[in-house]
Amino acid sequence: MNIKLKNKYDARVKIIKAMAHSTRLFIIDELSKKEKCVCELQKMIGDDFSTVSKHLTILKNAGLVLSNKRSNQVFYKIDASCANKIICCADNIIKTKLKKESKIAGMKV
Amino acid sequence: MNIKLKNKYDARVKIIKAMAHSTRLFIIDELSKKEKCVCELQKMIGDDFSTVSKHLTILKNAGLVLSNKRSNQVFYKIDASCANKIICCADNIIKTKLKKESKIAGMKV
DNA sequence: TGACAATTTGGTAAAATTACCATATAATGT
DNA sequence: ACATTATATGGTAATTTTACCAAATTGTCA
Repeated sequence: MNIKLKNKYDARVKIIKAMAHSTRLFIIDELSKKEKCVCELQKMIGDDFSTVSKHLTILKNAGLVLSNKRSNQVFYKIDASCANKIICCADNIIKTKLKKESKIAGMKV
Repeated sequence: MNIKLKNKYDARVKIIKAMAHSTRLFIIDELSKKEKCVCELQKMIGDDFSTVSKHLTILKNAGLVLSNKRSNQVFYKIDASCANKIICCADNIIKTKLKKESKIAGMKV
């Protein structure tokens, strides 16, 4: 594979990897509803503060969220509405697969 | 987080993780163009046969591709057109990020 | 049947990811 | 200046992912 093509895939992988964790998908869902500070997210998630902070850094580096410091709190919000489309696509794939599996289960063998 | 919600995120993560590898994104691109057998993909990718086969298994388990054995070859094709939409969304995020970065770079500091 | 080609599976070492703890940094109030 | 609150960063052990090799499986053909 040539370098240019490799770079294209690496850039895509970076975005997709940033979403490949249940906590980060949860954060995306929550921030899609409304901007939130780290402490709010931490309370909802229950993980260590540092863990939540690191997840947010990964999302930010991928260009999926934006941060905004106000007073001594950092507020995060969704930067890419496309993130929701990705989740929606994933849900469609899940639905399709379930439908297919239930069809097989319901069939007379 | 309650169990039902956790399951929803795990299902999404499974799909997204399946796409979170440059080789697998390459495979999705190639199979989107045209059905291919493992040996064709292996030639293009250059990795060990077993490695390519395992990537294909991951994509198949996620419901992203379908396999079809004909004679002694196994042909794979795209099962979820949605996979391409996910890639397209990732590309949009990349584009947006590049635009933003070039704007910053072009600015007088 | 036996040899060969295509693919999958099992084992394993190396690399990447994750979650916690401890510590550092930044902003606020006293 | 000092204590407090909110967040980020560094270190590290546990887990997961990856890529190769070797071996097993499946189908074809002589």
